[in-house]
Amino acid sequence: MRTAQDPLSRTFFALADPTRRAVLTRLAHGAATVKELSAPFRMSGPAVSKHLRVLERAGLIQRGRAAQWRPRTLEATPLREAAAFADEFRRFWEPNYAPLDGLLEVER
Amino acid sequence: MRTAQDPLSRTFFALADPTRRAVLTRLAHGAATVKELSAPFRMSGPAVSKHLRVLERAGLIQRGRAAQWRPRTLEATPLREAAAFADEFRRFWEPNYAPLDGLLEVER
DNA sequence: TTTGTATATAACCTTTAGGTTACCTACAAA
DNA sequence: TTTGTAGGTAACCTAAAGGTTATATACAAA
Repeated sequence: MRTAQDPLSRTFFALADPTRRAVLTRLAHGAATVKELSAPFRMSGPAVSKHLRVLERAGLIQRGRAAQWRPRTLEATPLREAAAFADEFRRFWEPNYAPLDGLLEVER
Repeated sequence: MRTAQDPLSRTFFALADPTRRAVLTRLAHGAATVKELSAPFRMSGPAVSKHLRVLERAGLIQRGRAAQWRPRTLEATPLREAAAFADEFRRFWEPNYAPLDGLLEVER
């Protein structure tokens, strides 16, 4: 992975790891400290820290601060473009899918 | 990227490169030979070949054969899970979005 | 003011990504 | 049956991913 990729590549790259996806899913339920985010995993603290940095570079999380804690929060907007890309292919896996304008044409 | 990841990670990893995304977009318009797929890029043949292998490992393309050509076709089904994952976060980037059951509750 | 806890950084290691050039194979056409 | 074209494979390189342990920093509490 040559770094300094375009934003969409960074987003998909960040999603290409189960640990990082689990972190995002956890954060969907609310902010969490690094300790809390690390809890489900067997890896060291620094390893989790690196995963968080990848998510941060992709703009998928933000870092807060409260005393000695640095709670992370979800920042989901980059996922919009990711979802949009995948959605372009929806008709291939969903045979009965018709894009919006086609649908309107039928219903009017 | 430790290889032999779960399918969803392989899918997202395959998407984490603009060349590979462009190949998928091209294939959405129909099958294409390796030569045709390579045309838009400045990189060598083997480099494109490796990208195709990544897409193949993710199950996103299939390899056909006709004389000396090995036309690739799109296989979009892995994108369904990718889209589903991103969609779980839709409410965060789309404030007025309500998941289906909530919507039904309002309309009935 | 020491001690414990939360987190980040540094230095290191192994494996892989992603590119290159050189070479090999399969097939079609002349 | 040589020659050209499509494509794959091998060997190589550099940079980065993703992990480790050790160390540093920041803050709270005793």
